[in-house]
Amino acid sequence: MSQKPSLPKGTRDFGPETMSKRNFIFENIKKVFQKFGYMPLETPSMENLSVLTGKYGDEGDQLIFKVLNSGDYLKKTSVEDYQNGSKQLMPKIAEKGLRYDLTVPFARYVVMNQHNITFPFKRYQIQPVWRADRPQRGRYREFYQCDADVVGTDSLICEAEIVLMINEVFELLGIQDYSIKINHRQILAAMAQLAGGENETAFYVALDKLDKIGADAVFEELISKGYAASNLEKIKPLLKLEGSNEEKIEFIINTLGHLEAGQNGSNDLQETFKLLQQFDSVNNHVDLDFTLARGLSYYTGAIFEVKVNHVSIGSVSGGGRYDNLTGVFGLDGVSGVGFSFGVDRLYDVMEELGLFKEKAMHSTEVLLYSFDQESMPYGFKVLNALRANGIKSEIYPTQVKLKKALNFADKKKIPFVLLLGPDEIKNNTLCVKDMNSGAQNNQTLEDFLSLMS
RNA sequence: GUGGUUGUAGUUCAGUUGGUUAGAACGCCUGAUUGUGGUUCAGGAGGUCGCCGGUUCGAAUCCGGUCUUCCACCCCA
Repeated sequence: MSQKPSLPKGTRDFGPETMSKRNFIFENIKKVFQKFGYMPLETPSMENLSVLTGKYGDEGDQLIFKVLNSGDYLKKTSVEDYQNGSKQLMPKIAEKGLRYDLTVPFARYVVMNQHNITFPFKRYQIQPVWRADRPQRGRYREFYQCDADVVGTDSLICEAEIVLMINEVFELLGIQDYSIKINHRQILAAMAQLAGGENETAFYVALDKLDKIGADAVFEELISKGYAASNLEKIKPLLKLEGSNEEKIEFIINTLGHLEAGQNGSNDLQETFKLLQQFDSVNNHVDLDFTLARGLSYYTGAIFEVKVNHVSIGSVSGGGRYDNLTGVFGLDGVSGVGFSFGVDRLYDVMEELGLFKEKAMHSTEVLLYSFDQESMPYGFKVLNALRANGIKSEIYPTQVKLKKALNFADKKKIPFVLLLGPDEIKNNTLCVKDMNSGAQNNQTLEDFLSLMS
């Protein structure tokens, strides 16, 4: 009985070609994280649901993949539980879930290891996360996040360094046209205050849609959430702000400076810009955007989002400062700031822009072919020598027609094929075929090694 | 979670108001005098038409369900 195999919705295989491109992205991100003093961390795929739930809001909780208890998972349930619906039944049949992001597991780790950690603690983490979302282009149910966070300091140097890291990663990946949108939660809070509404979250959510649905629709939504039209007029000029980052900050100070939150927010941003200047970072793609809100409710300070211009993909990176992430796990007063790259989206962006170079492929450089079984040992000797010199090489393992081996090399884009037979053994040479030009000649192993180096 | 959309050979797609044996291109395999790939030529293999059920003398085609794909909303990387 055979059946057609299939993949769960929203998951993907990554073939060799895709993987070498993905690894190119991973390696460069890792390189930059390490250069800035971040240390690697990995946490389990599964966390206890008590750790995960309540951290992402109601919507988020629903998107957590629950793991059914092992064994007889109905043992702890009763008929009443079943009749009361899934919400009541769920905690009795599942106590673990797949991780939804890397930040909450990190917070959990910090709390559990608080006595062994020296602060400020910088870690990076590159692992898959899972969301039971409905998949779309650039949205999957299993995807990787590349997080870097530093906790235990409120220094704005961290914010400035995040900008520097993003710049460096994008430089390495060859992405040139992008902008790092930056805003501050306190500025948003001051704006909400000025607009005079009760529901701050509704304010952020509506504001975040500005570039998508326009100012009028945003105001409409806010009015329906209980904001007074007359008050909204006061924040109108803030949404249409043009000019340099310095000019925008000036404007904020003038309009929101009388509010404590506005004061705090603009001070932070001003200080961050000053630091960037002191780092000699001038052309850093930073763009103040007071409409940037970001969904995650735990951000309290600066927030970032990176958008690559002129591509159809959403944001490829984002992050921000949170004052009390570990508070829910009983450790107060640990301020942190972090950000994350979305590899899957970066991949799509680079593919769309054609930024992957042939060089990124890690394929075989030399294929050895022997004309008969007796020539094989000679091939092994050559193979050893090539590998000892760090050249990626392989020998065609079975006795086939030359045609087939050349075809194989062609498909795998292997640039050189060594043809080995009685003649070559007798003269102690290699018949080297250049697959690009088709030319071939006889040379010694030493000559070939120096050609390849 | 709400609304819509898609599914036919390895891949991209045709397939008439329901009617015999479901097609094409590309790819794949074999061969064109035995140590020479990409081009050409000749031949060949490959499909329970996503899955389950219903209507019908008869279903790739119509209907229902289910899974999958993509899109919008919600939210998000």
